[in-house]
Amino acid sequence: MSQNPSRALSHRGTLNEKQVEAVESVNGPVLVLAGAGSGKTRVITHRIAYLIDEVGVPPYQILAVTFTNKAAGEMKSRVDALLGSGLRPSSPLVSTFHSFCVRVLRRDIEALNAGLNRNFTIYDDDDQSRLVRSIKKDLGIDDKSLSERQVLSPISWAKSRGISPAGYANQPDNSSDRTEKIARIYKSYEERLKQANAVDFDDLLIRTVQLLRTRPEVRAKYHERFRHVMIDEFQDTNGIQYEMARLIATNSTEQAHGGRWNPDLWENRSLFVVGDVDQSIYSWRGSDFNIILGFRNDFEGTKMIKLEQNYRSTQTILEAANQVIEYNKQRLPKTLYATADMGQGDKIRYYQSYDAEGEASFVGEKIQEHLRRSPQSRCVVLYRTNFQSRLFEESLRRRGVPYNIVGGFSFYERAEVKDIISYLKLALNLDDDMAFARVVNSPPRGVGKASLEAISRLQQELGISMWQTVPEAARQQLLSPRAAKSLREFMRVVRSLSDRVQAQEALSNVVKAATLDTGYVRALQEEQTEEAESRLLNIEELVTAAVEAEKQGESLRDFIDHAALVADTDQYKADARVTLMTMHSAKGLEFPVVFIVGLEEGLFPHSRAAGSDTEVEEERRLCYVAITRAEKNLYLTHAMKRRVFGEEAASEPSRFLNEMPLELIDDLSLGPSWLKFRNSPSAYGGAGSLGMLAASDSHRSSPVKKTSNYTGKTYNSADGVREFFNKRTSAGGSTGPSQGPRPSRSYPGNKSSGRAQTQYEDDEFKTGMRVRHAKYGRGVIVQCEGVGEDAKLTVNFPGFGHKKFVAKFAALEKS
DNA sequence: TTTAGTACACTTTTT
DNA sequence: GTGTACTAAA
Repeated sequence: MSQNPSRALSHRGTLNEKQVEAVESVNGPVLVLAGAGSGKTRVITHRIAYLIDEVGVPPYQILAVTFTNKAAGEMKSRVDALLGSGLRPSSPLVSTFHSFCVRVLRRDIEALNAGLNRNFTIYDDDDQSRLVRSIKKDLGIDDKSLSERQVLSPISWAKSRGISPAGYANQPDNSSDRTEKIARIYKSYEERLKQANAVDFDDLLIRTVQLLRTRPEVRAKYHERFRHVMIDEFQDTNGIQYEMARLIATNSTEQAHGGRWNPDLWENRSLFVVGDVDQSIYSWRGSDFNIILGFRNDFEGTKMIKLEQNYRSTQTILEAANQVIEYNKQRLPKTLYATADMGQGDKIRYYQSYDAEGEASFVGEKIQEHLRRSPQSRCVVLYRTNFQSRLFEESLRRRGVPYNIVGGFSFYERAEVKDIISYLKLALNLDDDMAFARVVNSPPRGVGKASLEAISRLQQELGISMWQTVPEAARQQLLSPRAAKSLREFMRVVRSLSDRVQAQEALSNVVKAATLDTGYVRALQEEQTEEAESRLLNIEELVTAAVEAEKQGESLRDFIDHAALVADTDQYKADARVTLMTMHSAKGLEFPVVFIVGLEEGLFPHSRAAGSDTEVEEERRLCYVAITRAEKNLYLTHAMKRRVFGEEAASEPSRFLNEMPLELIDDLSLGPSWLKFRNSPSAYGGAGSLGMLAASDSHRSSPVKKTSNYTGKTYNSADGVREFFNKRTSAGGSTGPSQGPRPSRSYPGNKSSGRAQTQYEDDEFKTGMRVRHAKYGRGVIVQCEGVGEDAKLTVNFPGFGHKKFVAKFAALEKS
């Protein structure tokens, strides 16, 4: 059966004993506990190749599930590489849980009789929020303390546990007003989804499990087909995903035991799961690492294999990771062993900066250094929350270092892209209310709030979709003549799009039609602004993506599903020299040089986690994940103060820093840092975190260490420190844009500070005064703090909003 | 109805 | 600092 024995068995030469054992465990339940960097993906990909080439399993019988699209893509290409390019009758299915569900539901959802048909729309985050917003309005719930998020997360919680709206309202311990409101929104939310023939992300999983549980013939179909199910990152599985896997693998609806050991069941069949308890970082999203702990009980006869040999990192990095994770109580003991030839490696480098700008500037400089020394090395900056990315972007841009950023808003989240996609979604499913509401008036065609409210009111009465409501609203003369006319035209265009879809017209043609026939592109062209220009470019990019997808043989349906589920797949470019992303996104990746930034209490561990031990332990696991991404060099940084919501706040070093072994750390901070304090408290004069500010930073590009000048002088208040820096900057110490933290930083794009001196006149700026700015044009001073050249000015520029300046730095002209 | 301007709420982490 | 939601005027 073997098509290429020498290649198929090549893993025996390249994998270690344990890995080989895992690869060759062909049948039955298998649990692989794989530490970070222990070759987990290698094991899965080699096993797929082994099953196909050596055991003779037809590829289509193999299902490999990953947690992210990134991982799925990676695995696919690695499997392809292993299998070679020879033609095969089929390929293994490598997909995320969610896209697997879409696949199943697009085929079989109608068997559920749940009022949904296979043309269902997927509502993403944004759609969900809009829906909740609209429901709150309908129900007259005007509660500011109930944000969309605060409603959606309990709804998701309840849905995933099979709790109905009524059940949610009747929870034993909860009878508050708030719960009652959420229950009402929940109820309406579900109705509106059904009305729109739509499902949310949770539904994808829930409906699939429902289908497999209640429809034996459907279950049998998938059970027969997927004889080898593999799950990566198993520690991140939630109860529903686990049940799905169990149903497919065992064809049994019995809960606790996917099987008492039954040799017949496991003949030519396996359930192969790979995970690491220490890397469980998604419990906030319902994942439960107890599942991995309980796996052996659920599946009698489970073969368990531990991979502890790490191939990724230096001894130093592993020691740090091992020590930090030891602080967790909830875990299985496990130690990562370094590979001898990785060596001890460099020490971990630590840097304490005065503020967040200084941190970013340090990181930018070090990255530049690394790239100069070895242009091929890849660097990554890992932060806890997305909002931290901005400063690093600025710092890199200033240095002309190209970078790649993952997360934040993706291409598919841009308004214009979402608009075009909404047209397409609407063409596919005319009942998609969120798509309808989104595009009915973009470009503006005179269908405003009043018309929409009229439609919405009637819709509630009739209990049908908006699309279906419009003709009735027109009949009842609820619409202004203008709106009615516009709506007729709008519906004609959408219907013609829909016809194109029905007629199976080429994907790229339909997408082009959605940009042109709708008047969307024309409206943007007429705007003649820079912004409209960039939107047009994005739309062009979307059309290109459609052409590309068409070449791949995708249908419009595939294309749209992709947009809903794969929001950031393309964002991570494996060959990018510099990448910025959250620690969460970094799971599964590795980099020669890693910067973990913002190691501050309240930020990391995040303040929301501070209250509970389990949550702090999850943060610590996240820290462990972050550390173990590093192959050779690891940098840890934190800032003594940073702006949160525009307000400055002092911060303390993260507890995780304390948990790392001192002897592995090399302190690069200028002046007395917290680390030196930790080392020998007597060497450190200051009291409290602000006392250290003299350590400063606004670190210099020249290696001259001036810190000795400042030791012994401590600044115990933020003002004192500010004064200190102001003195220094005016003394001409400024050599770079990041020099000297300015109390009120001017806009980053402001390049005029060099000319500031000449622009500044003795006359005072005052509130209400009209000024002109090189970049923003005319504006009005709305706030004026302080006097003279140090005064902080808040200026409102029409079109740009409020900008803050320090009088002497800002090139402001009176006008 | 639209748009411009102002007030304000917001920051975990993601399919 | 930023994006969004509400409001006042065109």
